[in-house]
Amino acid sequence: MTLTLYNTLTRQKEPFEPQEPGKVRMYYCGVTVYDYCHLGHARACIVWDVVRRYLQWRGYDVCYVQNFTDIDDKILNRARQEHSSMEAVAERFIQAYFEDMDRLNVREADAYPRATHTLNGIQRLVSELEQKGYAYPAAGDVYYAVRQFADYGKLSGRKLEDLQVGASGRVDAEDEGRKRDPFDFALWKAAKPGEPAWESPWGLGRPGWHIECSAMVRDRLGDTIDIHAGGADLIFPHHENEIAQSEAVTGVPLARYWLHNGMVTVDGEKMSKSLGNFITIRELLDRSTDPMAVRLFVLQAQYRKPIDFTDEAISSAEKGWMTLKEGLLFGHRRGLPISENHSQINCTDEMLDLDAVERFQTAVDDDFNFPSGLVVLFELAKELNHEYNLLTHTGKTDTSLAMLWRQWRTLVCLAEVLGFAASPDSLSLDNLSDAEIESQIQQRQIARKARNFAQADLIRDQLQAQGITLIDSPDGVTRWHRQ
RNA sequence: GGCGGCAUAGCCAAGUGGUAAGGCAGAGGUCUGCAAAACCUUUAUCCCCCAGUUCGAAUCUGGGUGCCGCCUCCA
Repeated sequence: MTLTLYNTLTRQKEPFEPQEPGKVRMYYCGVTVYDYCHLGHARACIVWDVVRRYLQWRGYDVCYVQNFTDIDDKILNRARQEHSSMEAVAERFIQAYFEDMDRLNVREADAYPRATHTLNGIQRLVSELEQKGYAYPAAGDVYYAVRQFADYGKLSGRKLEDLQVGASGRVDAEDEGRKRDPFDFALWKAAKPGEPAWESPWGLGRPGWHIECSAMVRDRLGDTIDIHAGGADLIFPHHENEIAQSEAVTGVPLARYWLHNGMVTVDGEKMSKSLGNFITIRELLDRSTDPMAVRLFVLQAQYRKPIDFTDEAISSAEKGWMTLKEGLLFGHRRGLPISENHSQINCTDEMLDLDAVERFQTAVDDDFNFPSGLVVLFELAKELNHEYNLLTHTGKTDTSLAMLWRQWRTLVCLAEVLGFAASPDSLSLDNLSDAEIESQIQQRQIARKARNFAQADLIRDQLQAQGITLIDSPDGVTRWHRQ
């Protein structure tokens, strides 16, 4: 079986063949740290986290690099507002980023380069571009001469003639005066009074936005990487410009595969800071939404399609997660210590349901079709929950326990690939011993026989409040279980 | 104006030539003192519209309509 993925560059699905067999170099254009991350960021981070996990599960040695943009006008604005510094603002939101991602169970990247730590690489790149005739200085700025790069527009499918200058009506008149062509973009910006600046061959200044990624990729992963990922809104101009910068210097492709995730929308409109219709990750999680439900919400849609955020969608995902979670806790509920629940299981183990594994892989191999792969997890979880109920309610099942354990292990392994982790509810206030529960049940039986249903129901409610569910069976016996 | 994408049940969402996965929600029933839990059954004659290709199309072609993203910072 081969993994096929949709390459924005060629606009078609292609078999995945990394440059070096068995090894994947992957870069994800991360966030600009001037505010808390919103759901749009969460989607991107979760999607690329799972892509990375999946590639690793498929046996690839993955080197995953994600940047932080920590030089930016918006960070500076915020610093001014708060009478703080760019460094302090950036540092604060980088910490917040890690907190949010930890809650969402997004694994840490292998490296998190920052623009402020990449000044040498950036300046080297700008110099080379200048030497090769792709860049020109202008009043302390340095611009990229877009018309020098014959392939400009190949990623986004644009021709310079088709681009509309200032299509949305925002053009910086001052910059325009320095540019030879309106589509040229800044590689280096001259320092403005009171702003952070670095020494350079072009005087005091700071890097433009696009150049940092070109420099970081080159420094960390090499001239050609396998996967370059990011939000679809970065295709143009950001990724287009990265290609122009990098390939003009190296003469080789910057990335073999360009992958882009779809946007999160609210009422059908893109979630963004400028529209003000965003909800931050912590805002959502702090109103007691389970982080794993957010993960499910994201993975239930194909990663390239837009997903609309609604209360209904989230609550649907929360309920769906409960189903998966119960399945994942089958081992725990059948008496296995919770430590056995994660990562303790060898996924290549012959003890797995290989048919399910194969169906999962076939689904996801098709351009990371996680929604389709999720079907396998739901089937396993539902089956396990069903069998668990049979065992709890009747004490027996027709399915062999060996088979159930096999399905459970398979579910845990596949869930791990998608980054789902379940832990039992800590809210089990139940400090009751089995004997105490049995005693309560006897009290209730006595009340029932006396047709004192008010008393009987009170006992039942009290037990339920402590997480004990009673099951009255037709034969008059009352079973119970903790939940 | 240019470039790209999407339209499948109440909602979300797979499915790219062979007769509609899955999730959420809903309905009916069994059981029960009533519940709960559980169990059983059930929920698109049809995939935006029109025309065409084909033995056969949600799936291919052409033409519409609607929605979204990008062309400005953006995941």
